[in-house]
Amino acid sequence: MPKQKAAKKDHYQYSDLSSIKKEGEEDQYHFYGVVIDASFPYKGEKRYVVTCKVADPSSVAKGGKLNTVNVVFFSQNFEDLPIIQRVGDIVRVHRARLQHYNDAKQLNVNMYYRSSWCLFIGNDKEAPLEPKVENEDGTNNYFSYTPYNFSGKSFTQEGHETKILKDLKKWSKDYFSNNDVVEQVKKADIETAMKNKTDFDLLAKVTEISDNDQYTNTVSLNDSTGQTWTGHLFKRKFPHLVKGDVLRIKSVSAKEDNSLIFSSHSNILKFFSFSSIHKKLKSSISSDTHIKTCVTKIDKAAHNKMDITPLKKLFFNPKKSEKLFRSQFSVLKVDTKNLEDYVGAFDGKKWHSYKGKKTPKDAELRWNIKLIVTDYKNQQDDKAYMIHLDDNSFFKGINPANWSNAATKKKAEKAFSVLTNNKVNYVDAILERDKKNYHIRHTQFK
DNA sequence: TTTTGGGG
Repeated sequence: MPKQKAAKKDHYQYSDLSSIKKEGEEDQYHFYGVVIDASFPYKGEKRYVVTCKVADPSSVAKGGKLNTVNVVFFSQNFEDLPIIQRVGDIVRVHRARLQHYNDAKQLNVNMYYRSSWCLFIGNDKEAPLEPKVENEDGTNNYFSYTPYNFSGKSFTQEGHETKILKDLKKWSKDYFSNNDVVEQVKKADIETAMKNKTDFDLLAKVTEISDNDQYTNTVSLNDSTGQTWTGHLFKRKFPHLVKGDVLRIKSVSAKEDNSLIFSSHSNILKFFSFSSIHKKLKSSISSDTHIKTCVTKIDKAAHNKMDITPLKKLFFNPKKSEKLFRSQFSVLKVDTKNLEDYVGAFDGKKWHSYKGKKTPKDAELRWNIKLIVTDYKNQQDDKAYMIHLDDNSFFKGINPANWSNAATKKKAEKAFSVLTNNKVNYVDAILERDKKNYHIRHTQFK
């Protein structure tokens, strides 16, 4: 049990968010707010930072719109910052200072000075996500008025705060039931962000979670714009995800194959079940799994037991003692535009372009393809790499020797459209190193 | 004990 000291010296007057106006050295504010949004604690150049948005009944504008207030926590340690992973939880702050940033009201909470925070659950019927305090005796409603997390070793609480919490929860339950609160995500915004390689947000449903190892798992998601995504996550950073959950994913980027890249500030937030946004996402987003399909098969059982090497390692720091490696990647495209050029004539030493008829004697018609790929197993790596495909046994039933045959080309066209459908499919392959190049070997397209 | 970073 944490020590609950009776506040002797200080008496805290909590301000309505809209009443906080005076910006000055000696002005400090205490407030309660309902969390609308939050980043994960991340490291800046000098400080650890959490940014979040809060609201209270005074934040509701005349038309019903919510004027949220930005709260920024600064500290010297990661541990002093709140981990907030649910929209609707309640935060209490002591000794914040007001500062405007880009015309927006911002309350700064300096943990290395004298500020402090407490987190309360926003709904008495739903358990806290990561309580710092255990409800040891299992008392009903233990966390109704007791913070589930707080900065420092103890927290202070006065009698009148029970009413503040009760009123705030009543208001937020009503407001969240009737308003989406969280902004809709536009497909065009995602597209722009992906093009510019900047961050975007998602509203999504978890369709699949699979374990990778002790520390990570892979989630498959369907989002509110009809797209599907995959993400490799640290279990310790996001311990609460369950198949079927609906979520706000704050500030991620993505590769062309719709695999998400999480930064240190990226966060995943849940909603309370009473909120309208929760109900809408639950019913409107499909629960069908679109986990990526592996479109290849490794020929030999022994190769199937090989570890999967990140492409980055192959291209920048390969094990010189090895010739064969195993990697998993999505094919972004084929380097050559025309299907005509997919086959070349190889005379044992060099390639000749295949013109349909005139090929050198003794030359063999072979795939001569460069695949542009991105790592699937290691999604943090957003680089594109080139992998050679020149093994005629890769596509069963499509023989480049019959390249003049229209039916063969038709088959090839179909196979390549599956191979390059990178949002849905990936490749698991054995790669052979030849100097700085890698060639697919001992692998078959299914 | 402070001016950090803030959609990072």
